[in-house]
Amino acid sequence: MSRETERRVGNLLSSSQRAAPAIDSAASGQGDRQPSNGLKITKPVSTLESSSAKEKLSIELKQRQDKLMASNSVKELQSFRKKLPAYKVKGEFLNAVSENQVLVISGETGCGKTTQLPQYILEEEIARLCGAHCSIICTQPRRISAISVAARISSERGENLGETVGYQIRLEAKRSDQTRLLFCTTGVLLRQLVQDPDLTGVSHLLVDEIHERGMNEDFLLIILRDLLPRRPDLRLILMSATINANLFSKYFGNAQIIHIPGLTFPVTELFLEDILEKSRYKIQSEAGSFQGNSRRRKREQDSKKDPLTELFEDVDISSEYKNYSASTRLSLEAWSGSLLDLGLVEATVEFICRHEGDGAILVFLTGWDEISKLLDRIKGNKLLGDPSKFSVLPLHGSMPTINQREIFDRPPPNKRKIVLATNIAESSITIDDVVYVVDCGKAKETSYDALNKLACLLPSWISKASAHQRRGRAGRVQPGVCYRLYPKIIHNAMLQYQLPEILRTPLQELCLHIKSLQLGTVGSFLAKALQPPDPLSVQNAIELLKTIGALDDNEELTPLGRHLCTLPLDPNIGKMLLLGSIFQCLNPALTIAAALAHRDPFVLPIDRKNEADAAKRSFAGDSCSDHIALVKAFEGYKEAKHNRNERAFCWENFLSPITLQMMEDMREQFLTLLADIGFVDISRGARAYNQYSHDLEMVSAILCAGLYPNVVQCKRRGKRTAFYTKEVGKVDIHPASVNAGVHLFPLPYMVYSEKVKTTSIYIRDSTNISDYALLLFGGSLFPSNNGEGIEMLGGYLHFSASKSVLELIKKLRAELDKLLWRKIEDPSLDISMEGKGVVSAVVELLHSYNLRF
DNA sequence: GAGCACTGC
Repeated sequence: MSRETERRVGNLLSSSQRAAPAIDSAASGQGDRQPSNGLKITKPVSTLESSSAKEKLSIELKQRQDKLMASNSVKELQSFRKKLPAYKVKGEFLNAVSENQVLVISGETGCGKTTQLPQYILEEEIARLCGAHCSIICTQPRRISAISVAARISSERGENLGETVGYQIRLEAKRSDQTRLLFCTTGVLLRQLVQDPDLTGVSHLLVDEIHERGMNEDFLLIILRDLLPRRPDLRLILMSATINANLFSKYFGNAQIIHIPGLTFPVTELFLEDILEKSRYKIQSEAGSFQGNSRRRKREQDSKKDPLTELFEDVDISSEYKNYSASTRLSLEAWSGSLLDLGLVEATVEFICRHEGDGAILVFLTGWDEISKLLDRIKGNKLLGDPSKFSVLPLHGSMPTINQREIFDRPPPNKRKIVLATNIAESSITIDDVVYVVDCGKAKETSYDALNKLACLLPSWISKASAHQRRGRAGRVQPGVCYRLYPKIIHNAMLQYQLPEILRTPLQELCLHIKSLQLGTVGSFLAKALQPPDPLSVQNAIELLKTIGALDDNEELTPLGRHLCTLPLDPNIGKMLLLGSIFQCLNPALTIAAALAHRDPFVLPIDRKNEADAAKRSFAGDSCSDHIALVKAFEGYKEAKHNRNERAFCWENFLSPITLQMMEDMREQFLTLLADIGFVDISRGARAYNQYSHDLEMVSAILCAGLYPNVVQCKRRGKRTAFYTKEVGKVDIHPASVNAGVHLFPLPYMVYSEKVKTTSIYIRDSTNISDYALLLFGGSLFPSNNGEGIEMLGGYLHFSASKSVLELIKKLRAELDKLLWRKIEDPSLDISMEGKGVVSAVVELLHSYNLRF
């Protein structure tokens, strides 16, 4: 820091001390406020609605239902509905609902449990003149299913969507006062529980797809089990695939189970050994890895193999497969459980095309790389490479093809559709005309390493439940065939179910949610889960919440923590957003929050990835920041939209218009929520909160404030830079980051939003920041042991400077913390007046970086 | 030098 900067910062700081009055903690009270806007799912029992008015409404509902049922179009659909397996249990089901508080339904895809059961309850309630009193909610894990099921039921009833049957998902609802059956995502219901912990007025709650064991669903089940005694009139119906219905029944005190058989076509199953026998494909061993019968030796070379692969390597091929040909046995000897043989996938697809009947082929692969490589192989294949006969389509969450109609459309006659997909096609996307499934048996799966506080994304064997689901994708329109590219022995040894999400993810957001619902201590609450998470994961989450100031030492919510509860965001990102609104960087903070919470708007086309890379880098300019690239891309999109050419803009810049639209809506939601908790006064207009929105140093500082303790040190190693974190040591910049391949950085630190272990430990998106940003907006400062500097992050980061500079920084930091604390306790505080000196001093210091210490 | 999938008043 130059003398001049030191003097100016010092002056600004002392002027602020004069302006700032002493802290008055009694001025608060804001922290207890609950947000008030938004649609309510549950209706408080209104004292105004007289019972006679309700009776009248019930009669009206019945008359209307009777009339609809009599119409021809509905009658036609009725006969279809009666063919569904669910119809056979209708009486038993309704009876069980009236006699039990909790009921578990197990049923296979196609049995009609999702579309019929909620509808039976609705019809029954209306028919017995209880229509006005009933409020049925059915949760779905995915937005798309909430919409499509609600639409399906409305049409079966001959009504418009949003009348008696509606849906509500984040940022989108179709419902009315008449709505008696509402489909919503599990997340929407969880948010609703914050305001209405007893689900007042809800008569029936159906929770669908609980076998998927998503975090939201597992969380909801704990809450519901505690709620049932308080709401003896509430009926709870849990819907699951057949596979583990017993588990849920047990969790709810041996609740009654009703099973519904499925209605899909039979799917023949072939395993690797059968496929090798039929196709005559020869698996080559990995080059030079072993000779003769030394599979064990191969195993010793690689100790990191998974247990299933090891299990197969212990099998004596010659005796186990004595009825198979010698060629098949040799191939099985050479087969590797850890590497996918793309030649085998190609040969299998070719075999189907040569020998099987018509119908689309769906290939399940693990990721982008495999899809891309297989696509290349197929294009080069003599038979399959003919585009007049085969239409080969990649399907991946971040590929632009995701929205193409071609995926769903039936191809013209004499043309076969081949879809190369990740497990997005397992439940999110349904392609009806699939007759053949090729299953590689693996999927990328997140896991959480609590010891190293590290999220991982690694390919692993799928569960039997997933394998079953994949197979089912072949039987939607006619009998199908499932080609499993792994031995039956492996299939038999697969886990029954995938590990529940609650055991595979960091828990900070969940912990915050538990606190906001006042469910007691996090540890004791989570101990009640179907499968409680590792206490170390819980401890990590709580420690993080303490580090960022959301929880105090007693594990109670701080004022900051209470604000963060109202934002549907990861706590770090929520903090970044709050600080952005305080420090006049509202627009970039909103954009970054939306992108990080939803998904990256940059798409990754299979054939133009270098151009896509360049487009992203040009948005970043020389900011050394992926977050700035997001902000600039969004600004460009908004401008293009203003000029009505956003589609072209998105296409040229490799952006997803759907993601950007979603981000736009989410920004609006965040803005409303910020207004609700008093951080933004919408009547003052956007300009009042964006003074520093184009100030790179300020935006970086806000990112630092939010993302801390996600910090890496940039250390010069010759001509390159290496990156180090406190927990895991050396990390790499993710190759998709604008900071990848940059050898030297102007500033000494990076903050990042996500660190994930895949082929290496990568920080996915990063922003280069100065030590001033870190000193002012990072963690608490402590004097060094030797008394000559400042430390942060438990001594991992060390700063040294002249005594006067250190004193000045400490003083400025103390003032800044005081100001922030007051603002967070009382969001109505006008920081532009009260904190003028401190803020100016902060700005001055952040801008002085090029003058160096 | 690499990008499973979801979700939120």
